[in-house]
Parts: sequence; structure tokens; C-alpha cells
Amino acid sequence: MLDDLSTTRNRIMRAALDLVATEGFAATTTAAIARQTGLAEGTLYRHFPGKDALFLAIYRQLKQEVFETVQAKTVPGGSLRDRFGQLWMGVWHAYLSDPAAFTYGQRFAESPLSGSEGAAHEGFHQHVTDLMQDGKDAGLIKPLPGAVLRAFFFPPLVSMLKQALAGHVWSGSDIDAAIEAAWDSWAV
Amino acid sequence: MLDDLSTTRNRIMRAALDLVATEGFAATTTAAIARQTGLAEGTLYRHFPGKDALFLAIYRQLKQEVFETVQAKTVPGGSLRDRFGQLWMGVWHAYLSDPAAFTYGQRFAESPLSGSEGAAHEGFHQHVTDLMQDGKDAGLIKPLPGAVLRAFFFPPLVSMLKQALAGHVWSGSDIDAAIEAAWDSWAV
DNA sequence: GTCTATACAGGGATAGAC
DNA sequence: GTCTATCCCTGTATAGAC
Repeated sequence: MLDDLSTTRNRIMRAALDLVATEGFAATTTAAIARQTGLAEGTLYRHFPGKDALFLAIYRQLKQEVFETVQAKTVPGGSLRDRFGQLWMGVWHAYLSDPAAFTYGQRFAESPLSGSEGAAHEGFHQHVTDLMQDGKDAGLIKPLPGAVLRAFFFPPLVSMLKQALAGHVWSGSDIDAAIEAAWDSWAV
Repeated sequence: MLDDLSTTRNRIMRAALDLVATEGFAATTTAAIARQTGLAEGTLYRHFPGKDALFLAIYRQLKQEVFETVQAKTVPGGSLRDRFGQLWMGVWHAYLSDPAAFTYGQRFAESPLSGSEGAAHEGFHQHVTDLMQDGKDAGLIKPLPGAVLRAFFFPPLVSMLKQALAGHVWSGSDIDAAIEAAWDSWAV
């Protein structure tokens, strides 16, 4: 994610993302970004009107790329349970492949800057909603409000990702078990 | 929580907590805290060595008080399922009774300041672990690693709390359904 | 214990040359 | 497009009087 460093603009975004992930927003000063990129502070303002705009642009692109990555890996068809597992694994791998991007998303979402910006996973809400609707129609999934069911999809996944980035090693069977547990929370 | 305003020290802590919850860490300057408390900036340093120490003290007391609140409401005995539901409701109400404290905890946890500080719910890990062990022994709960099961207890709860504070109104049956879904993720 | 006044550093942003 | 130099402001923290 955010791995095309061919333009100065992108290099600035990547540097800021990495700094926020490792040091936090407070430490991500214009001076730090300039140092990390090898550019002068003044140059940053030729590419972004200011720091807030930069942080927002990063978040938007992040959301976009996570969505596209997962989208590309999701093959239509298959059982409901398979679609469920595929979506889970898609999100899992997308974030795991770029821990800094994941941490950036977490921090941004908790910052006041996020404001009216939607959640990082909002692109998937439609997927999840479709899944739920099909499952309810088929009588396989509890007829609960979408908000309740969604609380058992992304949050546990995100929690396990955080632990993974903190050094916890998940085995393949742990992952499978987590998907199964998530499914059980949905299933009638 | 953090509602004893009889000492200056506590009033400073409460003011900082509220500011962080509403405006974020960046906007919670010493000047803002002084304004909110009616004290002079210099006075803050008679009670805390610096801002970081203040933020840390708030978080520690927060953890402590949430733990005690839930502890006080948990009656021993009853079925496993009942204990599960009681713990869930205990945490739910503890945080819901002080939204600012909840938001502070979330923001602090995502800030670099949290550093080696444990999660806000760490006090409950023993409770949850006991619950899981008893359940595994009784053959009622999946024999999965604690880390997997825990991912289906607090994270969905926290997610629903966030939505509640964002204005979402949960009905009583939504709450019951959420507890049931959480239990289903654990149960064999 | 609290206030006023102030020192000091650091950060965001701009001007203007190259 | 990038750099250097600089302005201005804000934020943390301290000194010292009351």
C-alpha cells in the first residue's frame, strides 16, 4: 500500500505515514517529514496546502487501496460461509502486508482529524451488508440489525491484527478458529 | 468515574480528561487546562511534574476505577452463561456512564504515550480467563487460545460503545442479542 | 498554594532566489 | 520544483512575588 514512490508527492505521503505509525502524530512534524524524505520543509507546501490536508490525503488513499486489494482477491460465487471466510482473510492479509498503514489508520481514526471521515473499512460495508442479507434470506444468519453483526466482524479482526503487530504469532489454525468463531456469532 | 472534584489535583485531572475526549490530545494544551479549571498555568506544575505525567495518572486511575466499578457489580455464582452476561453488562454500563472517560481511554491507547502501559481492560483479563477456563473444563466453551476468545469479548463491546457515543441508540434486545452473539462465538 | 510574568524551544507556514 | 532563510505564533515549563 502507498508503495509507489515514483513521485515526490507519494514519497512525502509514505514518509508521513511511516512516521505517524512509528512515532505518532505529535512527533510527525514538518521538520521530521522533510528529514525523512530528504526534502526541504518548504517543498512540502508545494505538494500539500498543509499538514492536515496531507494526513487526510494519506487516509483517503489508504482506504481506497485496502478496498481495491481486498476486492481483487474476492472471487464471486461459493457458499455463504466461504464468502465470509474470504472477506475476512482478504482484509487480514491486506493490513498484515503493510503494518505501518494499518497503524496509521488506527491512529488517524482516533484523532480529531478523522472528524466526519468514515471508518477505514467503510468500503466493505456493502460487501458485509450483502453477505448478511443473503444469509438472512437463506435462514443461515441471525435476523439481527446490521450494526450488531458488524461489531463481530471487523473489531475482533482488528484486535487480532493489533496483537500480531505487537509480536504475537498466530498459527494457521488460530486464524481458522477466529473465522469460525466470527461465523458462529452470526449463524443461527 | 474521576468524579471526586474535592481536590485541585482531581479537578485538573477531570478537566484534562474532558478536553482530551472532546478536542483531542493536540488541543489539550496547558493553557486550555488552566482555562477549564480556572487555575493559572503555573499552578498545574505544583500538582504534576508535566503533561505526560498528568495524562498517565489519568489513565491509571481510569483503569482502576473501571475495574472497581465492574467488580462491585459482579455477583459470584450463577451459570457460566450468566457470569458471561454479567461481565459484559458490567463493562458496558461502566463505560456508558462516563463517555468522556471511555473516549479518553481509546485515544490514550492509540497514542504513543501508552507505551508499555497495559490495555484499559487488563484488569478484567483474569476474570475473562477464569470464565474461559471454567467453560473449557465444563466442555461448554471452545478449547481455543485465550487470545482468540478475548478478541470476541471486548472488541465488539467497545465497537458498540463507540457507536452509542456517536449517537446510535441500542435497544435492550440489541444488547441482549450482542451478548448472545458473543457467547455463540465462544460456545462449542 | 496560587498567581503573574517570562524565558525558551519548536512548529507551521511563507518569501523569494535559484 | 526545490532550497534557504526567516517570520510569527503557540506551547511547555520555570522564577519569584504574594
